Amino acid sequence: MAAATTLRKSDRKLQHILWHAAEVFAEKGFEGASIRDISRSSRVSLSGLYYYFESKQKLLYLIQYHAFSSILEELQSRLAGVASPEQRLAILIQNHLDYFLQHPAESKVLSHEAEALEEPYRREVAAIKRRYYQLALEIYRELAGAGGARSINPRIAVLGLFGMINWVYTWYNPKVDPRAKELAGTMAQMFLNGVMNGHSSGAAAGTKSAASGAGSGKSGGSRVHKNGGR
Amino acid sequence: MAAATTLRKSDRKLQHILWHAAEVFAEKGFEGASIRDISRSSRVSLSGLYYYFESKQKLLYLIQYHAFSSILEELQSRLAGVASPEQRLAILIQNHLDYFLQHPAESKVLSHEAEALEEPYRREVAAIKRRYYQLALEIYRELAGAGGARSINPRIAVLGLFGMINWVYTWYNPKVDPRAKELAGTMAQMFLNGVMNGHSSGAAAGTKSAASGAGSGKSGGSRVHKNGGR
DNA sequence: TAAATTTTTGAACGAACGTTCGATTCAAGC
DNA sequence: GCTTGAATCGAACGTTCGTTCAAAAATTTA
Repeated sequence: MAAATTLRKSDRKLQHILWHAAEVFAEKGFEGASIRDISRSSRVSLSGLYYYFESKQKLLYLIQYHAFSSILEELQSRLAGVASPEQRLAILIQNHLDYFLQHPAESKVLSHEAEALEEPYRREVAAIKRRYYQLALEIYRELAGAGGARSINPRIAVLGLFGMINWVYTWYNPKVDPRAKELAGTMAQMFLNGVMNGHSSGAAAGTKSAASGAGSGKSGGSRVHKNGGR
Repeated sequence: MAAATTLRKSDRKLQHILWHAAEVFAEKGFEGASIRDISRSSRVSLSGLYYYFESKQKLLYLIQYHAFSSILEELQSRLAGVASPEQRLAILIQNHLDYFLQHPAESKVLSHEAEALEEPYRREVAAIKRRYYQLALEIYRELAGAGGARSINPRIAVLGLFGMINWVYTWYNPKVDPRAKELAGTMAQMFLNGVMNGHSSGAAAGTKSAASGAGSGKSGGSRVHKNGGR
């Protein structure tokens, strides 16, 4: 618990910048936010920022890539050993919403600024997104194959589910809305009942709560671009 | 059919500009799009545009207001005379998706640029949005009261439904995805079955297709700001 | 302490932004 | 043909944008 968790000082500062940048992008939108806004928010001088990333686009990429990787990584860890398709889908929903409510700014940047990312970076994030979508589709097909779901277009079912989840950032209000666990339970119930022939409706609400934290155990990784090189 | 449909030449040109502006905003985002982009796309000179609207914000407002009014107006017309909550909800979904797939640019601007609108205009659009939400909530409560829905938080049910629908603009591909009618049928089926105790599952898929066009019969309305206002 | 390396900065670059304005063209009414 | 108002435009305004760079400060290595 000592060697793997070491972060260089510059790595920690990059994280610091990424966090503030996500907040600013979430509040003003990627195009509406200026590097000067991020400089003000993070208390790093304007030119100083460019020591840690090479362009505004790369900054957006780093935020999106990190967020998506965290979600997918944590999901795969939570899915390990669970066989029931109902439970696997419930876990996917729970995991997604856990991250969204724990990292609202990063999540909003992920959902709302997907098109703002330009081409060398865009395909990289799109690739992770595709893996995530394929995983969901797989689970849905197990669900449909095993229990026998209603004759619903799987693509629409899965993308409808993602819509339900991803839209949360536009309306979620911690003062009136339930915590992640209950919210995920409700959505899982809605989706599973909506999509399946009614026979086992108990699996949706109660998820065995496998590792509620969404911490990422990545080591190394972020590197200063000046000398890190291609 | 003659007097009410007359549009002044300047009104038609404003519509022309609004259409191109919606296309540009949809493609590049509100902040990412420049007035010069709209000038290029609409073939109206840069300064010429300001004869028809007074600011970029007002332009965004006009697009959003017009789109939302069309949806709500058409919905109320389609709902007239329909009593069954299931059918009313199916009509809402159908109507929303009809508009979204027939006016993709305006829809995207409506869904994606809600936060880009600033304060005098923002509350006006928010007011229509609230009416729309309340109408959906009303229908949902009729549904829950009458047939007896599962114990699902109504707010989350309705906002989840809106998420499913509003997210469509991020993935819809006319080459592989079904037309509005079938898409709406699938989503209505998912939502109704997901939310209700399974007893009448027939009402979801088949909507009686009441007036498929989403044309607005508004007259007058848009006015050149130079001499029209206070 | 001196040299080498990493980190931070102020000042500036050209480009693009939203908006304005005076002047010009156009279309009716007399 | 002249007048009047609506419609259109080129050129420019002041600001802000993302990014760069040489130099200074801070830190590490020898």
